[in-house]
Amino acid sequence: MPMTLSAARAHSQNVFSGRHVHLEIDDDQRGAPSLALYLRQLHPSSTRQHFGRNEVMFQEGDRAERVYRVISGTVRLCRHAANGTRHIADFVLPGELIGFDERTTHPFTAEAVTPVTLLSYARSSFDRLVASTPAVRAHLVSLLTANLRAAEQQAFVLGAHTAKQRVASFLLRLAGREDAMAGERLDVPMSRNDIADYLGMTIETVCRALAALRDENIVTVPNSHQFILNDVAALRAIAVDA
Amino acid sequence: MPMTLSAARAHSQNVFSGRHVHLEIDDDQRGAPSLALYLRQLHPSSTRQHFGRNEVMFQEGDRAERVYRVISGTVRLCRHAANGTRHIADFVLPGELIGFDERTTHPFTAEAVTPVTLLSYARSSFDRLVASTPAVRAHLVSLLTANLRAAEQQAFVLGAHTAKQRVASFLLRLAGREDAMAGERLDVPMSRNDIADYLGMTIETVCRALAALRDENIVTVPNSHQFILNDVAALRAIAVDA
DNA sequence: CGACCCCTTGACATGCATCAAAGGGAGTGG
DNA sequence: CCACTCCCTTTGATGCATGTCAAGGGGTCG
Repeated sequence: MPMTLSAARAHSQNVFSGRHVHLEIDDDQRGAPSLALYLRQLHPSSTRQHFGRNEVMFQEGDRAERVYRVISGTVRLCRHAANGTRHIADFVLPGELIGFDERTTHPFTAEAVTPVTLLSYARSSFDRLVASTPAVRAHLVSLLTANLRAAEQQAFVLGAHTAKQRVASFLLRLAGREDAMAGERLDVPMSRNDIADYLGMTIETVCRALAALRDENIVTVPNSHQFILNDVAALRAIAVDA
Repeated sequence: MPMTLSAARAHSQNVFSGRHVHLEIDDDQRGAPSLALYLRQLHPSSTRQHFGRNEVMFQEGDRAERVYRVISGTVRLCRHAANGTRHIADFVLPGELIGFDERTTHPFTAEAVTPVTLLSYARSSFDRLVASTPAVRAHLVSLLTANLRAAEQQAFVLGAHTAKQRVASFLLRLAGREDAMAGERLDVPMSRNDIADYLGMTIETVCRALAALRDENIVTVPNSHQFILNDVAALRAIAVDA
């Protein structure tokens, strides 16, 4: 999938021309490659939105009236506990959908990690497309299953792994989702704070775990938002099977 | 749903006559109440199995060739990490399905927490039923969504909560799934070890958290497998919003 | 009655959180 | 072009929640 790869790379380097919109056609990383084609049918009634860094797209509990597709940038889905702590359930990368499952209210708040461009569709027209197109239904079930697997995996990592293992898992997962190869620069758009809240630890512990990996030459950190994975095998060994 | 309640109670008291099979018709706690009715169509080709305590029903990685329905008893779905630690992803209670999602291999090992009776259907006939019945599809999507929500919730609990909070969440969830009321005896079929592996902590920490709740008169522990929730509000306050 | 298993409690150890302070890097104004 | 400031990251010092190790208790089954 060379096209997908180049799409990921374009994102890595923050090169977003007006033309990159076309990437959405085939860069869906979780489902089969043609879901985006069906979504194009909704294009006439879709809305394009931009959000600046840390801007809130919708809040936990809001009615889920639209389905969103991330065109560029990174989104975080998070919940805020009563004691003020924040938990990040997932990051959403370009090409992925938000709010496509059948919940009437959003279970998470969605915020822009980086500047974000979204395409959104009214729930009603989206549902009509789903009802009329078996292939779309199949895609959505696949997506739902993939999300379930990811959530189960995340629970596993949070429940049974140490700080270093969690960070290793996180890097491997991010590399997988961005189609980044070993030795390449891996884009890490989220802050240390975001990573900490995603992995259930503190900023400081994230830093220390990264420092440990760096000192072992497993990763190189040219700057705080780009990593190079020198030894993926070692990362996998640390992450065990996550 | 008094019938469902009595089903739960029958389970609580380990009273399983041959007749309780009829309960499966309406006690599905996660989907709409009529999914079991459709499954009855598969009854002729279904298989009934019994498993003793701690017996393995299938292993992580096995091909998913059958769909299971728990008739009685409690099942645990778990993974074993390379370092020997065990993580329990979920417990499956009577009336619930296992292996209905579209994965070719089982992501978890399934073991009997208590003596278990299962009904199972060949994947092929199950898929045929799904393909031919839109209502079943809708039910399964609901189940999938509910499972996703549960997994997200579990990740939240594991990532952002203390030992006491996790135990409180666990008790509330169990009470909710068994339709147990405050003041009633809540059946806790799983061992402290199971609870620990489900909540990402050790047996001892589970015991201490329970002891703390007991000392505050929030729960009473008549015996190690039955609890009485004296103060559900206090439990909720401890669990925050889990 | 004894043996086994699980649960419970205590004493100690440790990984991670917390508190504190010192480095960068990017944008801004001089 | 440099200096300033702000924010994020990194590292160090200390404390606490939970893990680990150990011993005793209670129920169940043979």
